[in-house]
Amino acid sequence: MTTQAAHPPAPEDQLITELADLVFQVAGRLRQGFNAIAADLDLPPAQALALVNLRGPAPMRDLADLLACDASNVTGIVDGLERRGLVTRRTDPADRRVKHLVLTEEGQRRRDLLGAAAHARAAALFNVPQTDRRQLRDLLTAVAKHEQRLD
Amino acid sequence: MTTQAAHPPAPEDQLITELADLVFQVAGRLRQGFNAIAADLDLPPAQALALVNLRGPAPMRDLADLLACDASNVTGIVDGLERRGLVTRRTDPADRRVKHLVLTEEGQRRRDLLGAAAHARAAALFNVPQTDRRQLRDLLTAVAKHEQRLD
DNA sequence: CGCGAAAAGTTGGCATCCTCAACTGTCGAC
DNA sequence: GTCGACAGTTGAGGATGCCAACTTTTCGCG
Repeated sequence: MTTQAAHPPAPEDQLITELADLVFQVAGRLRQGFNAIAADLDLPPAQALALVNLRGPAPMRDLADLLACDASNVTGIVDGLERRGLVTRRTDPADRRVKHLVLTEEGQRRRDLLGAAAHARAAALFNVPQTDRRQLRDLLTAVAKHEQRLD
Repeated sequence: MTTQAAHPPAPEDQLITELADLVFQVAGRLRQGFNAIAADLDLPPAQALALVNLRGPAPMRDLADLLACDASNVTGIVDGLERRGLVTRRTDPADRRVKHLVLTEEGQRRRDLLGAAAHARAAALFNVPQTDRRQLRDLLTAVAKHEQRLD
C-alpha cells in the first residue's frame, strides 16, 4: 500500500524527508561555518574537529570512537596536529600500548579560539526565541537518545 | 561579566553548545546511515549524494551550488558517475557552455533504491510521536530560514 | 609460568574529496 | 567586433578515509 513510489506524496513520508533535509541543511550550515573558522586558523577540518574534542589528556582510541572513524585515520590527523605543534603523544606508563594526547600551550590557545568562534556562529544560527531553543533541544535529545539502534 | 571563559558555564551559552552538538550528532547519524547504504550500492558518499539530488536534467553548476562546493569538484564526481554509467552529459544546444546531467535508466534505478533506503533509515531515526516530528520540523524550518546570514 | 587472543597504534596502499590556479569555449553587452 | 563574464575542465597538491598487515604490550586462562 504505502510502498508505491509513484505520485501520492504520502503525507507522513514527506514529513520524514523534510526532517532529514532540514537536519542536513542546518548541520551543513554549522559545518560550513566551522570549516571556514578552521581555515582561518590554518587548520584542515578534521584536525580542527579533533582539536575541539580534546580537553584533558585522552587516549587516541577515545578520539577515534568520538569521531567514529578508523584508528589509522586518527594517526594521520594527530600527525598533522603534532606537525603543527598543537599536541604531543605521551605514552601511558601504566599501559604502554596507549598514547595520551596532550595539548601544547599553542594547542590550548588555538582550541579556545576555535571554540569561541564556533560558538559565536552557532549562536547566530540558532537565533530564535529562547523558548524555541529549549524545545528544539528537548526534541533533538529525544531523537538522539535512540542510541545506535542499527540492528 | 559574561565573558569570563572560566568556570561558570553560562546558562545560555551552554544551551547553544548543546544545540550545536545535538544537530551534529543527529546529522552524523543520518550521514553514517546514508554512507553505509551508498557503500552497499557500490557508490562513494559524494557520488551518492550527487545522485539523489538529480531529478530532471540539470546543469552541473546547479549541482555545484546545491552541494556548496567548487565546480571542479563536481567535474570529478560526475566523472565517477559517468564512469559507472549512471549519468550522461548533454550539451545544451541553447547555451553550448552548459552541460545538463541526465540520469540513465540504471542511474534512475540506483537513485530510487538509494532514496528509499535512506528514507527508511531516516524514518527509524525520527521515531518519535508524530506531534513531536511536526514541532521539530517547524523549529528547524525557523532556524534554517535565517538564510545565509554570513556578513 | 607461558601461550595465545585481543587491544592500541602505526604503516602502506589506494580511492576519494576538495580547493586553488590556469585554461578553453561560449555568450552577451556595448 | 571586442571584452568581460560564465560553464566546465585540467593539473597540482593536500586531506580524508578505509582496509589489511604488522609491532608492541596486555590479559585471560589453563
